Amino acid sequence: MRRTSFANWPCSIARTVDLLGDWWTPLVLREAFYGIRRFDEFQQELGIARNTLTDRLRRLAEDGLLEKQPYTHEPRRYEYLLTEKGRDFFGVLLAMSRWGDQWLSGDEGVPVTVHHDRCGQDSHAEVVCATCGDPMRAEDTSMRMGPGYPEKLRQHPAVHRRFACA
Amino acid sequence: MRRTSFANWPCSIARTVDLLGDWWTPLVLREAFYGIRRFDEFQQELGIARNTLTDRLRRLAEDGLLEKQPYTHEPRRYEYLLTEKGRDFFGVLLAMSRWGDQWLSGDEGVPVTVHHDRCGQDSHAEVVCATCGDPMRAEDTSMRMGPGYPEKLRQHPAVHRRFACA
DNA sequence: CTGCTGAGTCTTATCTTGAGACCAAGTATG
DNA sequence: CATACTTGGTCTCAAGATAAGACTCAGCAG
Repeated sequence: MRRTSFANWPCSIARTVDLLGDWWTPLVLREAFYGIRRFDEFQQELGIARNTLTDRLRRLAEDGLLEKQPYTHEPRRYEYLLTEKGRDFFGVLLAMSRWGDQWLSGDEGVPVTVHHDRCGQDSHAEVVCATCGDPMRAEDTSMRMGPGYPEKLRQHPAVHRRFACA
Repeated sequence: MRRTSFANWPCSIARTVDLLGDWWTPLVLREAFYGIRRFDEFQQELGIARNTLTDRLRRLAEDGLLEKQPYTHEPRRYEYLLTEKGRDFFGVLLAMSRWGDQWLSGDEGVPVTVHHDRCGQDSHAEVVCATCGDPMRAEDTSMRMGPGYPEKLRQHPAVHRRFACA
C-alpha cells in the first residue's frame, strides 16, 4: 500500500525525509555535486535502474532541487543542474558524510577527504549553533513549537508531553 | 530484485544512506531524541506499521545506534536507548531540519524552533569547516581520495575524472 | 543502409510496506 | 475465578516500489 506522506507533518525533518528519504535521491544529489549532469552519466555512475532514475530526476526537478534544461535543440536533449535550493543541500550531505567517516570507517581510514579551499586545509564538517558557534549536541539543545506549528495540534496532550510544556 | 547494498562503496554518504536511507529510520531516531524509548510509543507517535517498526529497531540496534535493554524482568520488556553513535547522529538531523526550515516552510514560519541551551538563544544549525569555522559550501569545497579509498579503484579512469586527478 | 548516441519508456519478476489479525505473559478488574 | 488490558511483538495477505533489461525515437556518422 502507498506509504503515508510526511509532507504535512509539523516537522522539517519529516518534510525533508518526505522529499529525499529513499536510497537513491541523496546519491543522485551527490553525483550532481560531483558535476554529473546527464541522464546516462547518472545511470552509469550509480548503476540505478533507468526507470527509477527517471522518477528521481523528475521528482528532484519538481521539488526545485534540480533544473531540467535543454542543451541541444535537434535532437532535444536535457541536462540536470543544481538550483540554489539543491546546492544548499550540500551541508546535509556533508553532515551525513562526516558521521559515516567517524562511525563507519575501518582501520584503513576514511575513503574520501574533504578539502576546504577557502582556508586551504583538509578538514571535515561540523554542525554548530549559528549564534554562538559551539557544536550543537542533543544534550544541550531543546525543541520548541515555532510559529508554523499547526494551531489545532498545539493543545494536544501528546504534543504537550513532547515539548515539555508547563 | 533486491536493492544493491551501498555498504562497500568508497563513500561515507553511501554507507550512511545504506544504514538509514529509508523513510522511517530517520524518524525513528528523531523520536528517540524526543525521549521515546518503547515499541508502542514509537508505533503510536509515528503511525508506522508494527512489522516495519520491528525491522527498523532491530537494524538500528544491530548497527549500534540504539541499544535494546530489558527494563522489567517478568514479563521481559524492552526499551531502546540511544548509544553514543546514535546520539552523534543528531547533527545530521539538525542539518536536515535546518534545510527543511529554510526551503520548505510556508508563510507561517518554521514548525519547530531550536533552542541552544548552552548559549541560551533560539538559533539554528549551521554546517561549518571544523578547521576555520567558516560555512562549508559546495563552491569552496573539494573532495579527494582518502587513505581508505580502495586501491584497485584508484587507477580507474572514471574515478580519476571524478576527483580531477592530474 | 547500418549502426551509434542520448534520453528515456515498457514489461515482468521480485522486494518492501501497510493493515490488521493474532499471540503470549503478566496484571488489573469485577 | 473469569475477563479484559498492556507490552512487544509475529503472521498473512494485498498493494506499491524497484531492478533488469528489451525496446523506442530522432538525429547523426560512416
